[in-house]
Amino acid sequence: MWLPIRIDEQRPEPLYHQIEVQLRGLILSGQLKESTLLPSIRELAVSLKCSAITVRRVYQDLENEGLIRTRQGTGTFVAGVDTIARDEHRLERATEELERAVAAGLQLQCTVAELEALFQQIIRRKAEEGKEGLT
Amino acid sequence: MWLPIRIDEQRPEPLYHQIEVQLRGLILSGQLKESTLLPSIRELAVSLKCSAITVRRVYQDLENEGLIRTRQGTGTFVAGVDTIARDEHRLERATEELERAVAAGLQLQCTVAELEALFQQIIRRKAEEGKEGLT
DNA sequence: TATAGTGTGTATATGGATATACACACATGA
DNA sequence: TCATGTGTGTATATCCATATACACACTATA
Repeated sequence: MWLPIRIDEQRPEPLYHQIEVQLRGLILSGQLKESTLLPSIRELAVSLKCSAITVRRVYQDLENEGLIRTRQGTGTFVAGVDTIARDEHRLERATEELERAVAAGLQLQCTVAELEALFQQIIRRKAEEGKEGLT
Repeated sequence: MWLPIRIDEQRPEPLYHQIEVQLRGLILSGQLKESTLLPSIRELAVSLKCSAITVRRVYQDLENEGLIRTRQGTGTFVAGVDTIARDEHRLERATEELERAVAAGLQLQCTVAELEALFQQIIRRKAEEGKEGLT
């Protein structure tokens, strides 16, 4: 079992939080369906090059949110997700991230036109990368 | 002396880093000119509702980068900035932030169209807020 | 020109959060 | 049953943020 999660050692944001945000996204966006068996704590730890305890914390937090269900000795599974909650989460999160980026850009004295140009350039490139890089 | 810096207690990112990024931006974007006297450690700490030691760390880091110069008993001043370095920093930082946001949005299964719509909506609103809120 | 007062940056110690390694308990299947 | 894989609990090291006490530089004033 492999998950499309990337962590960035350089960022000052804690590891467990980076992983949480992305795994939560995978579940709420429907890419991980109900009852799917997630990778074991250790397996995911190796894959992400971090410790098992950090992954354990992520699973624990998401279980407290009701997003996953864990059974000792067996493994960790994706729980059912309220269908309505999905689209809300998607747009809320995306809006949050974009707002942060725009605010940072404006504070750096970028003009609206500059930001629009950068955004167009970036989204074109990312979209292309997405089509190719599904290996 | 007041600085347009905002910190978000909710974010898992360390306080000192939030402050560093924004103050570095103010200097490199030219909003704070060479030889400007920055607020004292204590004054800025009160204004940001954090401890003086945290602000001290920010000043120390930025001094190590050569962006500011500090003299005990006197205060902390903005150092000279390579004019060429300014525009590079602005665009690099803005690109970084936008890339992160777009990547997050795509991972959340947002379509390119959705992201473009969100971006337009956000930047219009922020731009309006900026015009008014210069009080 | 002394000197006391105020403002400045600096150093040390404590509490909490983060990340890790290691040893333990449970569940499944040969 | 027992071997292997799973999650779980305890102890340790490091980083983040703070409070407190200290050392230095300017300045008013006698």
